[in-house]
Order: sequence, then structure tokens, then C-alpha cells
Amino acid sequence: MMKAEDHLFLDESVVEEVSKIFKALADPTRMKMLYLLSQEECHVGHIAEVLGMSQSAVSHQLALLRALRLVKYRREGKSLVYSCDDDHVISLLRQAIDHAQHP
Amino acid sequence: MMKAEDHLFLDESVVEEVSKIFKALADPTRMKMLYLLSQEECHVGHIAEVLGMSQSAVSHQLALLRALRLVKYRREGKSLVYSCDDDHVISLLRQAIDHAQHP
DNA sequence: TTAACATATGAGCATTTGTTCATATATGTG
DNA sequence: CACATATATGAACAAATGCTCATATGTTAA
Repeated sequence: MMKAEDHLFLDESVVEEVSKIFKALADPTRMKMLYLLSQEECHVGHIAEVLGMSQSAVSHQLALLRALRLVKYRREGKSLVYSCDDDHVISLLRQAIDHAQHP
Repeated sequence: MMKAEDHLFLDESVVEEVSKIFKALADPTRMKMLYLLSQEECHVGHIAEVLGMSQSAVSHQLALLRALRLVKYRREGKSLVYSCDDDHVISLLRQAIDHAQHP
């Protein structure tokens, strides 16, 4: 058994950062949104339609994903087109999905 | 923009499974516990001491991690010695940590 | 400009979550 | 056996979370 001072400890800032990423991925609706956006850019209404969510719920979750810089968007006419902005997080998501699908 | 039926959709069971894994990793104290256990086997009291948590809090979280089969344990005298039981999840954790440390 | 559409945002609410406190269970010791 | 030690577990509670409803903001079209 190691002494406490021999452990590799994590900076609290790193712990918080990683926690935010995993929290973002942990919610089923955000997971589906990110998985959808990893396949194609979507405007907000499309996400709501495909995932059967309300416009408001989608928008709230997009605000959260935006704050974490996991998605970005651009305006296209009346719509805002969202897409993934963090390949590494998408990679984590795909790995976890693969793991769950091939246990 | 794809039609809904052209998307790769995730089975609800897979979504739930992945969600549980990410939820487990998302809590700072569970994250520290798993990170610690990935470095060495620990008995419950040691985890509590190293991470500055109560015995009860540690035990509750271990029960959760056990239910997800992320940790296993064996008895050793009066103590229960816990260790990681899912290399893939540890790999996800380490990747996320690396990503946060080298942004 | 005005009306319609697309999205964002704030408040309120029900659910989930992580902790503490008290107590139960199980093992080792004299 | 009786007692101490190590861990587990249930109840209760505060904080965080994700949704809905109502409304605000911004863009396009007439």
C-alpha cells in the first residue's frame, strides 16, 4: 500500500474539467445530440424533430454544450446550424458506445 | 441534411449503458476513487483516508461502482481490498485526464 | 414596418444525486 | 462468548439537474 504522498494526484482543476466533460456525455439526450451532430451538421429544429424533444429543451442543452465548447454553430438564413467542435470528446463517446455494443 | 431514417441511431439500452458509465466517471469523488484504484488496490479505510472522505460516503460510492462492475473486491483479514475491474473504463478516464492536462 | 419564423433565455418545478447520521452485519481477538 | 474493528446499508436532506411554460431576441419576407 502506497503512502499518500506517493500517489499521482490530480489537480482539482483537472478533476473539474474532466467531470464537466463526462457530465455532458452522461445525459442520454445530450449523448444523442452529440452522436447526431457527429454524423451531420443540424439546425436546432432538426435536432428537436429527430430526437423528439421540444425546441426549448434542445436549445437549453445546446447552450450547455456550447459553454463547454463541444459544439459550434453558424447562421444559415433563419436557422442556426450546429456541429461538433471537439473531436477528442467524440472519440470518447464512440469508444464508450463500441464498448457497450460489444461487451 | 439526412432524413431521419438514414441516421445511425443508438439502441436505448446502449444509451442507458453508456450513460451509466459516464455518470460514474462524472462525479469528482468517484473519479478520484477510480483513479486511485487504478494505481493500487486499496481497502476501504485507505480510500477514505487518502481522499479525505467519510467511511460511509466511500462505501456508498463503492456500492455504486460495484453494481456497474467497475470495481471488484476480496477480503483480506478484517478489510475488503478493492481494485478496478474494467480496463476499458480506466482507459476512457485516462484519455479524458490526458486531454484536460494537455489542452 | 409589420408579421412570421427560428432560436434563446429565465423562472418554476419534479427528479436525481451525494452526503451525513445512525445502525446493521461480518470478521478477528482475548 | 463478548468486544473491537471494518464495512455496508437505510433514511433523510440539501444541492444539482433537466424539463416545461412563457417570453425575449434576432432574422427574413411582404
